[in-house]
Amino acid sequence: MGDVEEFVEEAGLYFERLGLSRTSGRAIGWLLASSDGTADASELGGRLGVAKSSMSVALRQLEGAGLIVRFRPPQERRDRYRLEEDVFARAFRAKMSEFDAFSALAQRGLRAVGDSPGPRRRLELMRDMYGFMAREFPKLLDRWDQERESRQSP
Amino acid sequence: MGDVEEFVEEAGLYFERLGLSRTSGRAIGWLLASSDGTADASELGGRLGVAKSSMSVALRQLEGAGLIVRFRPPQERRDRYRLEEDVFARAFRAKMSEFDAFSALAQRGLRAVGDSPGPRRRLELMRDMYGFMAREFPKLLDRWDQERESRQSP
DNA sequence: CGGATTGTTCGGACACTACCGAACCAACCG
DNA sequence: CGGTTGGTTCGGTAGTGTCCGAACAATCCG
Repeated sequence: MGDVEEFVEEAGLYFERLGLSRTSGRAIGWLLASSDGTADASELGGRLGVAKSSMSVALRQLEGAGLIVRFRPPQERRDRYRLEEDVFARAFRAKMSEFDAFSALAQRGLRAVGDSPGPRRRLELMRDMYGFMAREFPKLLDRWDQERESRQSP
Repeated sequence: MGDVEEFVEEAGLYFERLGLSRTSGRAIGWLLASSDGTADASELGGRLGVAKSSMSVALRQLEGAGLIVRFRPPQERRDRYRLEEDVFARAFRAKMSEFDAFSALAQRGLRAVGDSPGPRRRLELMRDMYGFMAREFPKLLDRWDQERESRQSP
């Protein structure tokens, strides 16, 4: 197994841990390492050794998650796929909705527990922690965007 | 179903999405909402309606993840469990190791792809993005710690 | 010592998900 | 048109993880 294949397999494992399917993860890995950053379904299926039905669902999953974009070059008959620009920052932004959700959960918890002080203290801490993150994390991503752009243009 | 029970169930769903088991998530929810923030296994098992064997593994899982601590009051015969201080920040810190792992994965990818410029650009971006996060996210958590402490002692 | 209580471990049942191959649509082309 | 190609959908299957009840080990108590 060549070095690139090894990287693809490992990327599959990593992304699987993030909630994607193994196949989706390997597809991302392959796109990352491919020379022009694009591929079509049969190409990917062949390289990764998965059925075309599986590729179909995996790619649609990735498209739905906003990690790849599907496009069709003029005159071509098959779709091609390429990674979204700065996929990873994008994945982070998606995960951020989680912060708000947790904060809201804590808020509902607060309504549920009435006014016993212990639970209130814990749930308020939870709510504020996730509120803090929901507020501050986007700023961090913005700073990364700046750093990225400033490096691309000099 | 009372409001608290509803909160517990919902918390179970949330934490399950983070990779914990459903039962573990519900246990956390129950501890969050409980009046003194502690419980023993049979208490939890009774409330949540799960077998004591399941409680045993769930609690050990949580203990291993550093989210709860097990202790035994003097003269008592059964263990009790309480949430770790600021569980959520703790969970975040644990997740941060992920950043380094991804950065390292990208680095290995770079070694694999040789010197074709396209893949190199993508993988360098990935490496640097996670590197940036691994560097900056701890600072964010530190700022949260400060904010938390400054509010506890005014 | 027994007997009882607490916690862990084990085997089996169950649900869930990813995957495959086959069947199925839709678009294009000779 | 009929045939070919690209893509989706569907039924069945294998693998994984969670849970339960039962058996087990360890500790305490009368």
